[in-house]
Amino acid sequence: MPARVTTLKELAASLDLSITTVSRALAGHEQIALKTRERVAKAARLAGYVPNTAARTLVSGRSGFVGLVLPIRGPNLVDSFLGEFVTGLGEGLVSHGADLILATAALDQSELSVLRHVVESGRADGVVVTRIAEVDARLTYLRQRGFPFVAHGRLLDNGFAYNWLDTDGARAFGEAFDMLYDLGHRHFGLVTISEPMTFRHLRQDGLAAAIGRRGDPSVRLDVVTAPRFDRGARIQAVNRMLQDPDRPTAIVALFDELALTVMEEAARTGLTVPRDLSVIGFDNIVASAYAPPGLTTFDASIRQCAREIADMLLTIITDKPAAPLTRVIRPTLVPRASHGPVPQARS
Amino acid sequence: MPARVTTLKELAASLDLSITTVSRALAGHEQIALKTRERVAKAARLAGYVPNTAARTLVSGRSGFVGLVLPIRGPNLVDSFLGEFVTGLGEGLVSHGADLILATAALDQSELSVLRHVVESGRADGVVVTRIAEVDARLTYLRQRGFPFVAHGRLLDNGFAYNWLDTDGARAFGEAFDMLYDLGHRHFGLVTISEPMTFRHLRQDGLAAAIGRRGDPSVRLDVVTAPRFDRGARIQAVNRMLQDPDRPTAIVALFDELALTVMEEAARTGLTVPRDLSVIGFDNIVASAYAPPGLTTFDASIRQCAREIADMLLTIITDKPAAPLTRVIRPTLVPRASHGPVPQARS
DNA sequence: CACCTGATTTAAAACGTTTGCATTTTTACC
DNA sequence: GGTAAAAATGCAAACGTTTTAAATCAGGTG
Repeated sequence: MPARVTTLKELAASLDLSITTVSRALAGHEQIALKTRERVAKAARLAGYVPNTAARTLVSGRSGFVGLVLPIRGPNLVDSFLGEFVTGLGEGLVSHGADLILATAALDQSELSVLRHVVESGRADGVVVTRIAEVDARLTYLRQRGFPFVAHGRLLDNGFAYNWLDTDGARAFGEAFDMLYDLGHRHFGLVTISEPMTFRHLRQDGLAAAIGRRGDPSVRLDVVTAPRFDRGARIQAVNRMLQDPDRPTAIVALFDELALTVMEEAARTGLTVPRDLSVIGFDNIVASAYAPPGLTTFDASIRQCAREIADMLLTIITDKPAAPLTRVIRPTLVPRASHGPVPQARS
Repeated sequence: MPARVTTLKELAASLDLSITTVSRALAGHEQIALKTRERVAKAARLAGYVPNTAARTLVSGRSGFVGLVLPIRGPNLVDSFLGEFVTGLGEGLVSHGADLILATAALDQSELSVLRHVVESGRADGVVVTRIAEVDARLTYLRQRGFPFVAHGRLLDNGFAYNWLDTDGARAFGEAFDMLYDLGHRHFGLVTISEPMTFRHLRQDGLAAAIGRRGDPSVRLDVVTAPRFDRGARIQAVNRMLQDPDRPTAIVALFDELALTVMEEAARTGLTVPRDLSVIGFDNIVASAYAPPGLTTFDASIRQCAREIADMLLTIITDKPAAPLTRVIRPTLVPRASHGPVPQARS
């Protein structure tokens, strides 16, 4: 077992062929005699030859890597989708022989600066950008740079053409409303966030559109807002809604973490879900299955999204399609036990 | 804004200096005049110069990457620690200016073959290997290859010197026993797995050692085993233990997933935790906080472990210490509501 | 037997850095 | 003003590939 890495030069020498021929033989070029190709392939296998990535990248301009920037948000805050997302990306990439680079943005670094570094150092052939904000400097940079990328999520500005994949939150929230309406609910609550993320609009608009479609003037919607990562403020906001004597009978939360807070606070203040209150979330995080009585939610299929994003990105890198690629994933309802018929009139 | 990447040659030309000087100036060599260094630094900043990774790697032999192999285990199975682990690694690496490469092993690929590819293509300066089995071909390969690595977990064979970091499962299981013993429990159950992972021995041995230390012959321990990823078999094994009329009053599970199954099955069969049965897990996965009544467990501090692993690995890469680095992390008890005093004699 | 054609193979340049060694420039001293 | 030493800069090779353009070879033809 050689402790050294076999190089093309050594392999060529051992075969009494030129580097050129060996390189071409391994690449499977037709112009190299078939028996030479076979001879080279066998020798390469025996020697355990693996081409040097740096050298290959340098000359070909292709690294075979796709980049993802991982922001560190705080000492105890881990992106709850990261595992699934990364797994999906890996899955999508491996079938094309590509690998993932995870570049970390420390607390004091902007995600954009790390992204620039990844792009400009030539480490990656394309990048994936997640959690798109309403206006997002990363996309502006990538587009003007002409660098291949796929966004997971959308901008607010539709005039800006780019490649994206997104879950159809609008549709899901519409479905949630319809389901709850059919269960007799008329007074709805929406718990949302204050950060300028596009998905909050899409989902809220989806809810509003569904309400509009019913044309029932008795339907009411209360909205309460909290900062995304501030647990204290979130609890406070939720309680503002729950403590109201005229509180909604059904609460839709922008995503599961918020819905779980609603359920916890409801339990803490003596409300029984779903008897007194229906709650619906979005994302289907693992905890949602365990939190009593089991949160009804929509599965965002993060892993599948990531897999498709990887496919899209590799298509963009190799085929350079003229028109941007876009794709909408339909979330599926995961009915559990946190929703039910509207409670009868309260005393 | 240039769509092209600035190269050292261009930068040198614009400064009317040689490539050599510019390279050295940016590297901060003392031999370059201070004012030249400053002039170059400024121009580089202005031009947005970022050195090409491939070229640098090729000549220096250092890629600035650390590798991790991500195995795809199944369409719906995601490594529950992946997010935390990767975040910790990123955190540890970023402070040294290194980045992470995630190489995916498809279902039909061995993790070892992917690992070899990463190592031999020169993509990484070192690798992290997780979930060490009792006997692990990956470590054998890496050692004979002389490639820098840190293992998260241990081998059964202690004669084999290598760099590792592990959580002190033995200690935690000892603590769990002591706590339960002091609550009056004398009949214990251990739910463990059949896969040849070293940690199952360490934890079980820790439990046995604590039992031995008490020297109380009335203490009994039942052990039940299930395959790790087979949910059906797991449920069956747990029920074998729970249905026994002479069942344990306290069950310790090798890790949280198993403990959650115990709690679910207990609830399903009419047992109330912790009144009728105490349950303790290990890992502190997110769901453990939500699963009623709240699982008492040990926090394995995956993120912190990963951060330290990154530090260890970078130390190994740069300093090449003669003796292997090893580190034991002490897990901390997370007391929740799934443990309590031994139930009074049953009818 | 010289020549042409098509099939194989090869030499050499290029990718963008780092670095050993040589060269040029500056400084200090007489 | 000349010289030696010190300081600063530059030349060129090297890293391991891919690729362009050219060279060689074998086989058939006239």
